[in-house]
Formats: sequence, structure tokens, C-alpha cells
Amino acid sequence: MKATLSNSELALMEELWRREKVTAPELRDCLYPNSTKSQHGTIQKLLQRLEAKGFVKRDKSHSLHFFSPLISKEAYGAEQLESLADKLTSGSIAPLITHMIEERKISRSEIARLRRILALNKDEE
Amino acid sequence: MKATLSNSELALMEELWRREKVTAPELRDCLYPNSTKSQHGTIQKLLQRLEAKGFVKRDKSHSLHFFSPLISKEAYGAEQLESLADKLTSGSIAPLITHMIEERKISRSEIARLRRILALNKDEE
DNA sequence: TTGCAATTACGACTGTGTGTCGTAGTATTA
DNA sequence: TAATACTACGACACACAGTCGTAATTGCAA
Repeated sequence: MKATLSNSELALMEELWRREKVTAPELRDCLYPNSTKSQHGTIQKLLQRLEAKGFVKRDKSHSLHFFSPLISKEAYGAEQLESLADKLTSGSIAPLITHMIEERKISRSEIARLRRILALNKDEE
Repeated sequence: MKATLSNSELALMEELWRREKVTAPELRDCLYPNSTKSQHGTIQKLLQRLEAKGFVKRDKSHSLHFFSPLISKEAYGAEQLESLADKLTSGSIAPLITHMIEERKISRSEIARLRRILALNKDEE
């Protein structure tokens, strides 16, 4: 599951992540506020592709299907980060973080937050 | 410069990052070992696109052009990471790191390395 | 100076993926 | 059974990646 999500797919997943179990009509109303009676198919097609990619589970026990995410937002993000590190820095994320810190792209509070996360794993060193 | 590099473009950039100042023929010999007399254009086209995207600088002071990267590998990686965090986690990378640690996707040595990087910024807290 | 070889410039083509829509089929409800 | 809403699926335009072929330019050698 190293595939990446397109913009529309991501917007749809965001909604799935927010609500966990959603129907296609609900998604349509949410993503296309004034739905012109035609975007039904768009949602269906997106869901169909997301299902094929393994991102979405379809519950068709009722005629009105329910969709739910098969991967969490954090897991997807972590996968993307891992893939980025694999492509660029031999799998290591340290160089990326280093550069972001040097360029002040990470706030001090974020740095503190990261330090706290990493400190929890100190005993395993 | 939030654009992302395709596979071929990345392969070419890797070579530029490695050697800093390279000619098109050198890139051709490197990326297409047994060049079938036709891939000259491919390299030219890739360089042309990379130049248009602002990733590459072209020195045409000689008839044989020299190409060099306009962005470092680390800067590009950091940009990608930043863009990923913006899209997924409101710009914060902590959730991604957290998930990777929980899933044991980050080795203990890498964790130690990250902790060291972050410790250097402790005084600024 | 002229011609050859190598490089540059650029247009064109294929293939792929995204986003969109239309239509046909199916199920629920009145 | 007729109307309505949903599902299924094919088709399309568009953009981009990757590739190639050809024309134009330049450098070098006879």
C-alpha cells in the first residue's frame, strides 16, 4: 500500500476519516454542496477507485452502501513519509528534520513536542 | 517551489546533486549506459522541464551547456515533508513521527539520532 | 571554407492517471 | 407498477511523464 492519493481522493478520505462510516450521498452533499444531479457518478467512481487501491472498505449489506477507511490518516501520512525518506535519504528521516530545523520550518513548540515523543522511547535504547 | 519531481527527473537530479556541474552528454552516458543514439532528446527534454520548474540552472556560456542544481537534496526533501504535513496534519510532523515510532518503522539508532538533533535546539526553548 | 560530428532546440507521440459525466441497471417506496 | 434514488460502468477531456525524431546550431578538421 504505497500508493498515493490524488487531491479529490484525499478530500474524500478526509471525510471518511472524520466520520468513519459514510454513504455516497452524504459524501456527495458534503463535497459538492449544490450537487447538479450529475456528480453522483464522480463520487461513485472515486469510491470505486479507492476501494480498488485498498484504501476503503465497502459495506454492501444494505442497498445503500456504507464506506469506511481501511487506513488511518496517520498511517497514510507515515507511509508517505517513509516512502519519501526511502526515495531521497536512504530511508532516514533525520536529514529532513535537520534541514527543516535549520531553516526554521519547525516551530519551537513543535520541536519540544518531538523531543517529548522521542523521550518516551529512551528506555529502549 | 512546491512542485514534485517525477521518477526520471529525480534520477537526473540525483546525478546533479552528486556532481554539482554536469553536461547533458555526461548525464546521458550515466543514465542510459548503452545510449541508442536517440535518448539525447530525452535528457534534453528533462533538463528543459527541470529548468522551467526552477530546479536546475543552465550555464550556456559555452556551446556545451553545464547544468547544476538550484535546490539541495535536503531542501527538496524538507519541502516535500512540509507539504505532506500541510496536507495531512495541519503542518505538524509530530503525528507522523509518532505513528512511525509506534509501528517500529524508525530504528532505535535513528531515534537516537533524532534526539541528538533536537537536543541541539534545547537552549532555544 | 566547407563538411562532418556532436549538441541543442523543439515538436509530436504514446501511455497513464485524474476528474468528470452520461447512461443503463437495480432496488426501494408509494 | 410507476417513480425515485442509488449503484455500476463505460467514455471522455485533460494533464503530465517519458520518449523519440527532426531541424538548427556549433566546433572541429580536412
